[in-house]
Amino acid sequence: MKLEIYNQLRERIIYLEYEPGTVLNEQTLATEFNISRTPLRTVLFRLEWEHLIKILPRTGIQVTELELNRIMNVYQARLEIEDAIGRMAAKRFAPTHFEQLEKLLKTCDLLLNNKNPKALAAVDFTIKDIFHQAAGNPYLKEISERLYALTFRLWYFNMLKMDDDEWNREIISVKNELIDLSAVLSKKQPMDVGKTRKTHLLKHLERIRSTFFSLSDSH
Amino acid sequence: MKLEIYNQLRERIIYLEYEPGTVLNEQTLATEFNISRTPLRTVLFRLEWEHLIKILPRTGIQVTELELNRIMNVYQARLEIEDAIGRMAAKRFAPTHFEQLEKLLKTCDLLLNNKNPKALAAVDFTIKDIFHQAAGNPYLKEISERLYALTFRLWYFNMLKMDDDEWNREIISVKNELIDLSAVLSKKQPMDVGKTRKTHLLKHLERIRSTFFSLSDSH
DNA sequence: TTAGCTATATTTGTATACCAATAGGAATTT
DNA sequence: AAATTCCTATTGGTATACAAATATAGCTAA
Repeated sequence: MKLEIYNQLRERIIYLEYEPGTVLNEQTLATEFNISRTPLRTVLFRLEWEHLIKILPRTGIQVTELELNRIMNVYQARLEIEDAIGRMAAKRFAPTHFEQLEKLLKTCDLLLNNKNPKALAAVDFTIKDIFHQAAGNPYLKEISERLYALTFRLWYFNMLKMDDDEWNREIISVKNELIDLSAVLSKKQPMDVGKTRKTHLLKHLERIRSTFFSLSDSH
Repeated sequence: MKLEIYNQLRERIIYLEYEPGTVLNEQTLATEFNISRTPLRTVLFRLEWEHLIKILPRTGIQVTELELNRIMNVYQARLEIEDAIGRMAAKRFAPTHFEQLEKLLKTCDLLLNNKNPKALAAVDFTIKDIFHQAAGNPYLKEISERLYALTFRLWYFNMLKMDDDEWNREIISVKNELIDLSAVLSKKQPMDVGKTRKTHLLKHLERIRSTFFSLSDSH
């Protein structure tokens, strides 16, 4: 039950249902979820520990702002970790994993000309899950998921703003990632798999960063 | 204040003052620290998230066991992360950092024939801190510190058991690490720095693993 | 009008009392 | 003696009441 509330709050934050910087109130949240403040607070502490919120004494619960500097640091960390996971996953990649990647390609096709950010996010989650499972290290998995949540909001924000052309290009870049990964995985060259993941993450980052700056300029 | 209690409990765990597997009691701890169970529990939850304890409903607070499988996974993750931090630190390594490494070498010399596990641990902490500071990424630092705590206990356990010869060999291996790192850092080859850290961590791991097995055999 | 101060209302932080669940032991039966 | 069942003591989980601190708004005075 407490996990349920944690997941709900986490989703609201990463899907921008709470705008970054928003200040929430403990009692209000507790009332909404029909629990008392005590168990709610343990959930809040965990979210704070994961850098998704900040508990401001005698002020409220602030949803972490989207600060580019911080997010760049997170990306830098992610580049290393996704690289490592890629290399480890390569050594243990099984036929079922390839099948799952194939399915995701088809899902992408369904999303062409059919803007649906949550669905594309789900594809991205699944890619990560496949690699986590193949890599088989629970600690790296945990780290990867935590860092992912911190960069996800910016990508999601980006997707929400995309027009149809940009959306299709985004789909295609995810498809390309899937294709490149499948190709390099079948060659059983762990280093190349890590490199490929890194390269795609960098491209991803570059797309996001450019829109962030064009956004800042318009202010 | 709450942070103080967190640090104390954390230290007791990693310095094996609580034997792995021990079951503690909330109320007892709360009484000892002169606080109520509520703030204590927030501390306990944090320790649980960091995998240092496990809260067993209706049983107690169990200090995490030293399971070799889990620790190997942590080492695997650490190898990647320390490599990355090493590469990043290499690019920003400053003269003050070199000086700090020099000082540590002298500290090591004082520890020869003078067994003091906590002092050697402090040297190791400082090495990590220097690299964290040089690398300049707070997220990787946080991750590195968390993972370190999980492997530290085994090393510390090892040190406690060492005879004088083993102790001196341990000192020398730390000294060698410092020397190798200094040498490779001055050449400004980030990849080599990462590799050196990884190599030394692997040696470290090998020393620990062999004693772990000789320990298991004797049971 | 504005700067500064004060009083109050609001918020998080903590202690306490109560609840629910179950681990473990005692008692009973086979 | 062994197995099973039932009970109780202990534990973590939750709600609530209270405390402390401060943000804020309103008032006062220059």
